Amino acid sequence: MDAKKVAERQLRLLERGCDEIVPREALLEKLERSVETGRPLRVKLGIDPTGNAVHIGHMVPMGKLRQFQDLGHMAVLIIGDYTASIGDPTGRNAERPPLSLERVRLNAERYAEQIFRVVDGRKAELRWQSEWYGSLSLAELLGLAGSFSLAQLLAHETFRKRYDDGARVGLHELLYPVLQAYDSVMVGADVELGGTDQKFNVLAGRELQRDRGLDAQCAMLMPLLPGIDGRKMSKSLGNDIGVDAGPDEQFARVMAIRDEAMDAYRELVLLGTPEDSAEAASRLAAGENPMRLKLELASGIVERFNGQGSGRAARAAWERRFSRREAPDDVPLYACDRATDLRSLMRDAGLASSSSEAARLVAEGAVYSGDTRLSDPGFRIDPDELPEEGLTIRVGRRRYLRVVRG
RNA sequence: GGAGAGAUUCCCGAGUGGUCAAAGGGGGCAGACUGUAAAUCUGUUGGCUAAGCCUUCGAAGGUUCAAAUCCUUCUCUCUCCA
Repeated sequence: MDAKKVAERQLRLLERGCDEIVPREALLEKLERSVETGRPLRVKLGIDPTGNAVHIGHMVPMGKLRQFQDLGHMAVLIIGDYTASIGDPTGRNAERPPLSLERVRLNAERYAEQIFRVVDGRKAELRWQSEWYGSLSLAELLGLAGSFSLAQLLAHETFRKRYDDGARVGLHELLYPVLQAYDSVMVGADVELGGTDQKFNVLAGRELQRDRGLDAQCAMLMPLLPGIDGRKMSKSLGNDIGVDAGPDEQFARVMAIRDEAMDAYRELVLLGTPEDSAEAASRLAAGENPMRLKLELASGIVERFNGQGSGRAARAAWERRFSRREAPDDVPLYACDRATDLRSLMRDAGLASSSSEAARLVAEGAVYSGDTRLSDPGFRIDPDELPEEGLTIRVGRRRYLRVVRG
């Protein structure tokens, strides 16, 4: 079998859903060499455990990594315990508050569980930056920093813009791309995956490797997955869909994405083929309700992260809740042990962040008990007068609570 | 080290003594509409033991009947010069 042909076939699969491969030719060569020598490519992907949850946007490059693994290549996951404490400046207009290493460690454990729902743990190396940064000397750091120039770093839009706007740019932030680049040197990456916003950082790694006389890695950049509001998916924007959100919540949030984003989700999250996209397009052209397509999409996504059968159950729950507007089966219970008024109860039960907000929601007509809209925030609730089955309170479309005697 | 500018509610940003819980925009939340979404329209967006009270305009003091607004000190940021 011709190595070149095999490599080409691999590349065709791998470049699906990619925004850019820099440079594509070099990747093809690497693949070819790998086929010839039987040495798997080392495919690097860094994660900064800045929060405690991974969203499905993070999983886009993870899915790609899995494809590499399925072709026999080696996944090298870098836990960015040092870079996380800086905070990736990319796309930021302000510094991030520093994160303690301990916090990062905790986050990383949660991340790993979620990531390995997609990535094959048996063909993966999990590396911590602290392996090499924990003992990096100042002399080494200086040498490293000297590999880059200010002008080079200011070419990064995020730095330049903030600098031009007169915003503060911390010196440590300038080091972010440098550290990420050095990771590639340390793990001997052949390919680095990332979102399109990672282009600068990944290319920095390429350059540093070349500087050190190593074979330069290729960059494989994936489009950024839009969140439910159409902007880039991000936890801090609150538009994310958590891998760990639970099937019902995940389903509901996928249903909330914009119609225009469906293609991206199908291709990037479900790794759909061009045929899948064509089929969806023709169904829409035939006048089918986009909601039906979205239901299938949501079902598929839930299955991907929660296992067989979870999609159908989540769909049933969603239809009951949103199409028929019935209360879900598992309405959280709140035990009420003393007489109180509605707004305080809503706050204590977590339906509102403050009693003032609760009062506002009531005034806005968002609060129902059964089919009755509640209009008095001072409405008395006495546990002794509650019906046996409790009192069900609904706030907006989705938040339910059953108040029971407690 | 010197000179100047600045810090306002989730974000941007107006506000130079009372009419300021603070314009306007963004974002969020809610209501209507709908296909769930988008778009559009409307309302809302500090807290509380709620028609009253309390706390907020970088921090701490001060002046005043009254301070986001005036004074003092401090902290932080930016720009230019060195």
